Amino acid sequence: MKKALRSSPKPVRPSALQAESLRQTRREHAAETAEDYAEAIADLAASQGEARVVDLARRLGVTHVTVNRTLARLQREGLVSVQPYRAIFLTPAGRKLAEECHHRHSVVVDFLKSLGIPEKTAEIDAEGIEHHVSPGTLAAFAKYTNR
Amino acid sequence: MKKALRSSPKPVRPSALQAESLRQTRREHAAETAEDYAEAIADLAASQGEARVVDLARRLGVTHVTVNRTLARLQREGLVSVQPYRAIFLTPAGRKLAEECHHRHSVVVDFLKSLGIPEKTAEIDAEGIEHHVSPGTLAAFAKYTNR
DNA sequence: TACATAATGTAGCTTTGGCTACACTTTGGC
DNA sequence: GCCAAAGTGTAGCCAAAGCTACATTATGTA
Ligand SMILES: [Mn+2]
Ligand SMILES: [Mn+2]
Ligand SMILES: [Mn+2]
Ligand SMILES: [Mn+2]
Repeated sequence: MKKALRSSPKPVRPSALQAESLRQTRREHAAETAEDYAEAIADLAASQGEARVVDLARRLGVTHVTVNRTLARLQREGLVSVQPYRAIFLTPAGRKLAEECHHRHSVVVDFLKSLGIPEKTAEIDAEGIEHHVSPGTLAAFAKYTNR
Repeated sequence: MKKALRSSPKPVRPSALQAESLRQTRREHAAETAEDYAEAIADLAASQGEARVVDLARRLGVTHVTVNRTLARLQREGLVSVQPYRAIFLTPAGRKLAEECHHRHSVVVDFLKSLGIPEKTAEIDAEGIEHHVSPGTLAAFAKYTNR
């Protein structure tokens, strides 16, 4: 029913490509929490010796309740191992994820700084951008930084 | 209680900055749906003459049910005006948002392409990155593209 | 004009990830 | 060794965004 009212000039972007791009973005968002948690846990383990719920909450800018529920999910997914009133540990899979994320984070931050963006802004923007950078784009960023 | 087990060498990143960066990222995610919808509605209005629920669903890669519920929220927030079985219209605020988003999207895509990233990858990555680019970073992207 | 079908709307479910309020456990300092 | 305070856990609330299944409305065509 209802055909195009006028001769649809230029489909600004093909619907199928945009739909696929948005689906990809949503997949990235679903993985994002796990990535930030893994990175934060590894960071804390390195700098404090261990990661506690309260440290994570401070680091991630959420309450300890949110941290607890998210850790339960990450344990279900095999990324962390938690026991009541104990420090939080990454599984091998969690450690691998943390390393990849830390690397990606560094590449993005360094790239933004090499464009002349101030450190603090680079840190803030990178925290969001890092999850949406495909391998090819990451490589292009790294190449530009070390040009 | 529990003090640092060892002499906490280097806090890889200050907790306060990371927490603030993550809060900013979450704020951006909360605004993201509105931005993509506004842009898609404006696009459809321009290319088809009007935006219908079914077109949006195809464009956004979700079911028409999701589109309906999201439109109800966007109407609550004063960005769109919807009436049962009618085309969807942007309010002045919605049009303004759509223009800004369309501009940001173009700048990010052009920037990625100017780094040598293939068009399709640029489109996919931009769909996520665009929501995490601060004004300063956007300006740096634009400047690099037209260097 | 009738009506099959496309479009639209709604009910009700799920997961994620925020929160407050309150309860329980650990632990450092006295 | 006690015990207050810090840390941790849990119950239960909320909103966003996804879905399926089904009901209702509009409309192009026969
Ligand atoms: Mn991040
Ligand atoms: Mn990060
Ligand atoms: Mn987008
Ligand atoms: Mn994002």
